[in-house]
Amino acid sequence: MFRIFSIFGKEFNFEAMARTKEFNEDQALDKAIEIFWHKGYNGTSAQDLVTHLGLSRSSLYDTFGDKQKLFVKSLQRYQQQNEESLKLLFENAENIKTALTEIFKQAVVESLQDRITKGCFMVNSAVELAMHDPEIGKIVHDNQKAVEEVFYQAIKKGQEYGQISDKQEARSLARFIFNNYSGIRVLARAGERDKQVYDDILKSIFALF
Amino acid sequence: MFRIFSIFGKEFNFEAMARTKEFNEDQALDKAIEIFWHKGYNGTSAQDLVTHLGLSRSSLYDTFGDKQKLFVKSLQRYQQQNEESLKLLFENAENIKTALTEIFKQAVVESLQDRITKGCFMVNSAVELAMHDPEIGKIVHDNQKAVEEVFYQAIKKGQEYGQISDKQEARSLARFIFNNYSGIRVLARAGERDKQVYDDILKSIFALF
DNA sequence: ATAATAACGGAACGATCGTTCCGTTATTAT
DNA sequence: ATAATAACGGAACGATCGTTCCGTTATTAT
Repeated sequence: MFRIFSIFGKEFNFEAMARTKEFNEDQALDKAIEIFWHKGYNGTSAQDLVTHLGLSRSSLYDTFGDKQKLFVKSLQRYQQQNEESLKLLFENAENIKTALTEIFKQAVVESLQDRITKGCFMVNSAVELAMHDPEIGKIVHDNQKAVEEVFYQAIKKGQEYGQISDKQEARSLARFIFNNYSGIRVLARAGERDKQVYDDILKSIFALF
Repeated sequence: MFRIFSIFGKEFNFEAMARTKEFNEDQALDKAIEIFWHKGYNGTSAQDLVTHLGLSRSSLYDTFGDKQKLFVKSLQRYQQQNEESLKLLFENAENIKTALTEIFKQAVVESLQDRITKGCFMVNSAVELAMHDPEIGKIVHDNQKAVEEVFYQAIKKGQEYGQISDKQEARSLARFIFNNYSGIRVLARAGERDKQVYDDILKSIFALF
């Protein structure tokens, strides 16, 4: 980007500008999330990425390094977006128990309407890659801890406000909620389209609160 | 296999035998289950199969057709074995609630001791392939219904015997149990090794019974 | 011993994989 | 207008993929 010429003791700070990128990196990442989410890491080819992101192979590799690095960036972006929206949801909620049920109802709606059932990108990646790629394993594990913590703080607050029964420990409930959320995403990914199945699960979960 | 010669009106029924297989087909399938379970479908190469099953490429293709057919056979075998052992467990159980907790405790033990965390072959396949391969999608869905039914019958029996609270519908509880079982298998696949996490989940689940 | 043939070992196939390379294009400070 | 250079398009790379092919081997009824 910069070149410094030193001639006769005088320095010339010369900067040359080059062609600008014709695409937005974050938009490209969002498209990468879409296709990795749908097809998985091993199921997505370099050609799939070129076609779906709409950039050339060279631009793709110049910008993101390689397929694995692009995947990692995509998963990290997905993680941040999800954690953020989860936090926001609880922050703006008047009633924690209602907020919790809303999260699950929303997951059910998504599971039923998804034409191409994608489930959850994080769950899919955990199953496919967590144990084979340490870097992704760490993202998955960190996400688990982070989401558990969001649930935990919310539930603890709910118990203090008397919105959630305190017969169960908040930590235990948070982990339980996380577990059922994973389960539902697997069910969706497996193609379950019977609303009654999801509703039955939700009924049992919230009998505990 | 058979050739019938008809010479001068007289029939000769000639049968020739050939070399016998040097491997047991079911044992080969068990090895295929192992490697597909560990690495997934797309993560397992033909070379992996040749190496791990210990047969030549030609024997592999002569016997099982192709990679997809071998995978389907492996998954079906796994399904049958699991459904069978689940049924047996409930049949021999004196107390249904105890049997249910045993199933989960066993899953936790497996999750913690697995050196190479494999999770559940059915859950892994559901996430990786159910929506991309209709044949596998059907196996996954049929398994879900079958296992749910085993849980349902067991829980109903448990409620009749007064071993399980009947505040919750048996159908609802069966689906709930299935969901948590999936969730725990994902957690294991994600590499969770903290026993407390699993125990917290189990504690919440069985607070409902 | 012979004939028939499936099982076997392993080389070879075309297709596709992820990645690199290279000539061209677009951009901007000079 | 020129110089510098990153972005671009797309051909090309070696490696690996799943699968097929073929000559050899082992088996058994005859």
